[in-house]
Amino acid sequence: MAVTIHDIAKRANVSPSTVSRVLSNSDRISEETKQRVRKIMDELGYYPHSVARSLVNKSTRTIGFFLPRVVEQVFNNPFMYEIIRGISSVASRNNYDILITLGEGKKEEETLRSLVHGRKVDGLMLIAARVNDFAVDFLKNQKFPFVVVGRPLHNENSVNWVDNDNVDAAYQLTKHLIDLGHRQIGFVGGPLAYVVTIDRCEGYKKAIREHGIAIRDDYLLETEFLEEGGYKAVVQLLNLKSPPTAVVLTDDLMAFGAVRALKDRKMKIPEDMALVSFNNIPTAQFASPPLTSIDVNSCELGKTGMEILLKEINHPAAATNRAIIPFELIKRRSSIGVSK
Amino acid sequence: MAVTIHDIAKRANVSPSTVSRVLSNSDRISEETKQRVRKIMDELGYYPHSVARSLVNKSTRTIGFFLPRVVEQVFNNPFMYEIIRGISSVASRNNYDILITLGEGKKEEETLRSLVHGRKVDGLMLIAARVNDFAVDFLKNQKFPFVVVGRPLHNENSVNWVDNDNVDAAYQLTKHLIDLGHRQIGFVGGPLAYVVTIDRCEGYKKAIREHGIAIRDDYLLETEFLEEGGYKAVVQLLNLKSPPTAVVLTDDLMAFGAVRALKDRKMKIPEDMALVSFNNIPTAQFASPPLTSIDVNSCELGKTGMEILLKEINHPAAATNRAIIPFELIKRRSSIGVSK
DNA sequence: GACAAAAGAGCAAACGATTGCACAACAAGA
DNA sequence: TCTTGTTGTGCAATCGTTTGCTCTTTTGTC
Repeated sequence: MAVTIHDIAKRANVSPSTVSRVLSNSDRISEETKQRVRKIMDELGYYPHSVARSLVNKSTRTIGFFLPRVVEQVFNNPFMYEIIRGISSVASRNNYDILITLGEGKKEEETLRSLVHGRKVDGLMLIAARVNDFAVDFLKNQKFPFVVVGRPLHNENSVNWVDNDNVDAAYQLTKHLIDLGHRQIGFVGGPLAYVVTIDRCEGYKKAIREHGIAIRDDYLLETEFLEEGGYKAVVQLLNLKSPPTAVVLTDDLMAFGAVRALKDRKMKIPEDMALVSFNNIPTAQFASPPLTSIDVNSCELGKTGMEILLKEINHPAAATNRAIIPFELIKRRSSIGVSK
Repeated sequence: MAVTIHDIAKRANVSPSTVSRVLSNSDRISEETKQRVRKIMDELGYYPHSVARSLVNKSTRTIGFFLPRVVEQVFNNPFMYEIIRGISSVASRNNYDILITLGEGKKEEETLRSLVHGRKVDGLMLIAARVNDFAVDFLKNQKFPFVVVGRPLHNENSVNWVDNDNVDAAYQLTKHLIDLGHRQIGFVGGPLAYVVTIDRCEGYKKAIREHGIAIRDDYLLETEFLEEGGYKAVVQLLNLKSPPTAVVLTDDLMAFGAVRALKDRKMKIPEDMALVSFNNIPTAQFASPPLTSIDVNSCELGKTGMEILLKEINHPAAATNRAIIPFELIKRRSSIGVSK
């Protein structure tokens, strides 16, 4: 049996309340008593029981990281892990723990309910906004503190969120291709159910339009955030009468698939087709050719998201927060070729 | 204020104890009462307060995933994330949550203490055994339920663990190279502080010896589990008077570095140097050339580890458990060339 | 019709902390 | 000597459940 505040109290000939006050370093306790009590705590190896503490404080000092199954299937690992790292560093600095919930099995609603009503966490972090996002609506309704990593489509002003400027990122990426002389540029996006796909498509179109190029529907493809998705999409593009000379893909894993599709046909990158993509996963630079990619700064997304969430938890009165994390366009050989 | 068991009791004209027993579906409550109480629960949107529950049950239904900073720096993301997924699926199936602690900042001991003595988790999962592993010793001492993903060097029989047979895996990988005709084979391992490095080196040596080849110390390198580490190691090997014709690397990321080093010198893989490695991360198959790698089945490592841990938590009396997860040698072009 | 057994429900004490309020001891001012 | 104020500590309620035990009511048996 672990040692409790009562054991300490008995040994020190004080009441439990005094021990508790020593713990919180209350100035109503004399220095002398504090010393004595602390010494006994050390001797007995006392450590406060966090559950008991949570019960009375109504705070678990834990935040939840929620990733519904549908979302998890769609976003690739390295990206996710980086976000977790970012969250973790801020959480740890503020003495919060992280409860991870990858939505295996059970329904999204049931899982959310157990987290929110079961009071296991003080706040929740959502990954990736969907067009009609149940989790966002639910949490907003419950007035439970949360933050979204991604721009919520319908609640942009009433929900805390952090994201890149995906429209601009896609714009820059596309413009990069245009600047290189490309006029026939394809766009291969992830599922349209995700706001991020919509935003990036938007940016792509903007760049195309601004440079007086016509938007071709057969150049716009929707697929999975997976290698296979990129492969299939590029095959489809290559089968067109006049295939694009460059393609914007919304994830590096998709770009890997694109590379494979082109290599299978003995086509050269970027000579026969230039490729640019998003996320700059660790292996993007080691691909052959190395991939031009947007570094979304996922670690920073996690960090900032966590900071916003903590602010929300500790000052619920304050206004809604949001943040835009700068991205970086990393130019590599998949678009600019060996000339570097 | 959330609705409690008392609110339900009052509305249903029963005592809180009855409500609690309805919750646990006790057979001491009549079917009629159960119906009535359940209906009211629904109406009021009652959900049990998990903290209060934990306090009396002395169980949080949460397991901790502990990754000290030193370990985290050493193992690469995709691998880690897969393990988490494995854990998560088993945890969720058994109604457990996962508390992640990436050892940012604070000292390892302090973090462990707060987890163990603060009773935030019912059990702990450790990633990667080190040669002198503080966490293992500490938890063993505290008699706290835990499992290690990796083989503990000194406590193989008194600690729960799950791992691949890394000796055999390295043996097979090396033998694969020998079978292809290589006689000069290098070994580039991660830090020797990790048991996994030691085991893999062991397997490598065994294969070399068994085939009557002499072990050359200048072919044995220790480096980081990083791309850069692989790069430097291969450069060092190439500078030898008679460089190896094939290299075993203990991680795919290192192999990516090796590939880059060889390409920088316009050398061909596998003709000038064959490469094989470990972990089969998602992008290994898309490298150029695709990497021959040992698939360690990280998801299964996590799953089995979690199962062992749950067994330990629920039947502490039972014997120490361990499990060996089968690996798979995935042969790709980095060793066998285009002939396939 | 009496009595034992079974069934259904409630009381109250945990679990391990925190905290508002009361109280004792002592010093100082009137 | 009697207030009044200060300082240090303790009492007891509280957080929301669970559960051993007790008590009442009903049912069944002879």
